[in-house]
Amino acid sequence: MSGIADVARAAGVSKSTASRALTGRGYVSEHTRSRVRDAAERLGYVASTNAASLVTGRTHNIALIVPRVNRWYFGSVIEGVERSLISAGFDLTLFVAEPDSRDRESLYAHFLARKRFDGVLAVALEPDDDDIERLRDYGKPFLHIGNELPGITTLGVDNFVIGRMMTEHLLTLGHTDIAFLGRTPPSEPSARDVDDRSAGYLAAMTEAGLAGSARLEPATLTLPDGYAAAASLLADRTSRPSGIVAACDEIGIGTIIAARRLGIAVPAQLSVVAVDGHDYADMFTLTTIEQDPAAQGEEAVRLLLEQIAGADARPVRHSAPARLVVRASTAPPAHTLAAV
Amino acid sequence: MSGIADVARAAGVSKSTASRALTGRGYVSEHTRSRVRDAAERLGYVASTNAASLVTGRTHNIALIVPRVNRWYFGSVIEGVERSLISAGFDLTLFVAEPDSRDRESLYAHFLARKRFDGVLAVALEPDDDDIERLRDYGKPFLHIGNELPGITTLGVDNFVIGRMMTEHLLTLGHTDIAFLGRTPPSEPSARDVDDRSAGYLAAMTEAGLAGSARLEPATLTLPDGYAAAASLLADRTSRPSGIVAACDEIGIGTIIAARRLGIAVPAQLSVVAVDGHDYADMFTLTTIEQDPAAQGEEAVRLLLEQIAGADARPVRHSAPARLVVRASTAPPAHTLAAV
DNA sequence: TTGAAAGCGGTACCAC
DNA sequence: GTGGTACCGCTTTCAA
Repeated sequence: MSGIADVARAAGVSKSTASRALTGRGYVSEHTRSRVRDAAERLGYVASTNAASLVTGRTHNIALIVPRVNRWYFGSVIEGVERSLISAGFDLTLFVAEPDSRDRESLYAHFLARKRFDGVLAVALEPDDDDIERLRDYGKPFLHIGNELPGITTLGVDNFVIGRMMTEHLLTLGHTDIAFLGRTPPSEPSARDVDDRSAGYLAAMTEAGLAGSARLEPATLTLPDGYAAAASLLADRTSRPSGIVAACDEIGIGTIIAARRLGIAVPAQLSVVAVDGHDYADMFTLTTIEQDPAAQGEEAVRLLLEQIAGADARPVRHSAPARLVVRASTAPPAHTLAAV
Repeated sequence: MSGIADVARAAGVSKSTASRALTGRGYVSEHTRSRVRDAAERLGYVASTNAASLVTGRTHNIALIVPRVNRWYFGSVIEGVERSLISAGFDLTLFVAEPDSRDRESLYAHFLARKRFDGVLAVALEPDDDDIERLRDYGKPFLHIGNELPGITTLGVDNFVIGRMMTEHLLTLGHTDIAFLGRTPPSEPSARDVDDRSAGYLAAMTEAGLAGSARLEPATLTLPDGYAAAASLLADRTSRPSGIVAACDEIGIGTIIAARRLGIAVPAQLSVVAVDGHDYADMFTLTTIEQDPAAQGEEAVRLLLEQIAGADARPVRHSAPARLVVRASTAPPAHTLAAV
């Protein structure tokens, strides 16, 4: 394990010259530079980031805070972030902690306080999250992937618009009895993204003069729970809606599976629209509003690195794209067809 | 941002005494210790890990290398690792790189070479992976989560035994026409764990005198691909097996879905057994060999931290538990029932 | 264009 | 039990 002193000696120059040659900061003659480079190569020299950080204050390391790993959305974001970080020469330190959990507390008290990173990326923060202020006050570049948050730079899809788009898709097809499936159950911490989606749904229903028949059914954002919730919602054929707006693809897929098991034909007797663009959506021919969380992760890294490099750091909202992909889980309602 | 010098001054002691009081190494009177602690608290002092690492050589950071994030098994491992790391006061640096990928190369050349960690955890390495030697030669504690590998400490389930258990479960129920679904397709890099599972299947079939009817059908380890492969395998009712051993739960679930769509009753007309203990297994009433990747991650951290603390580092194989959970996707084959 | 020397923020040795 | 001081490995003035 050779240090820069060894490299300098091997190249016949001083430590300072070696440092300049290797980092590219400061004047070094072309000839010297290449000699130093060769020596470094030969010795297998790799700079100690620790030592460098100690003096420069830069760590080439980003902290990423996610509530969970094992969920499609978060996993995709992590992959996107990691990918662009590594190609930028940065390390990724991962923290997993649900908002308001005990882990969260120690995270802020001990880990982030060490400031062993140049910037922070957080995913799916809630507006009332105490941590937001703390993160902002660390004074390091900080960016949120998820909904808009006051005072900080954020990146994400517009969930209100998405809720509305999903609903309007069904309305346009002629549905009038449309339920929203995936409202956060009372037992769970509230989630802003879901709330915004359901708000979009309600707005669209209201505009269509259907406020009276709007209903928000609870379910957590998982396939099994979506399945269970759909199964109980669809069990009673008299109250069954003709269209379901699902809070995410996992719920949408759970709904499709539940419908099949109950002998309800999709889309003939039931239309299902969801949002995400999950890997499984195509297999279940799910009509969905696709977003690209990996791309959001990459874009977030780009923006964060810009800030680290000194770009303007005023809080901005960056809107991530989302587009409707129509598959075979949505169609006009049965009575419409009958009328034709 | 106060340093230890500020703390020392505030407590009226020297830097060395402050350091001893705070780190707990060396003698300090109780009285002094508490005064220093108070001062540190008051000033919001947090030690710079960088500076400490520079002199101690310890970073309190672990590198975790996974091929993917967004798959149930890997995601669960990551969560387990993160959880126990954080409670041990360690940071997690995450690297995502498929074996033999280009990312992999830069990972070793640039990132791991910086040695900014006290140990390395790698998941799902292949035996012919060039990186294994490199990792071992870094001289840092190194542990593999996955199959056994020569010369290094590993932790994981015994996939051969699992393949055999799955098959024997079906054999015991009376099945004789059993296919293995999930052999690695030729287009994919070979995967040792899958190979071991299929080898266990073949061994069990051979022992039962059924080597002639054994077959290995290709599929990647994803639900959509398991679905597609099962759909084509099951389409021809004349050649359809009565039992399927799936290489993982995703494939098993895909198979169940395919069977339902083809109108094949599970388990009456088709038994499906798989392995993993995926979150969705229960919902699909899938009989499976459960393993606990999060627990494996936690255990791996425990072992690694022991090594870092100086424990014996001779390579050992740690076997992770796996147990058969019988649900409603397996039953005696139809002809058996008919005979009763 | 290059080199000497001062420190970044701690820890650890040694003498007191 | 405590303080002085060298030093971890690098970057960065400043002078030559």
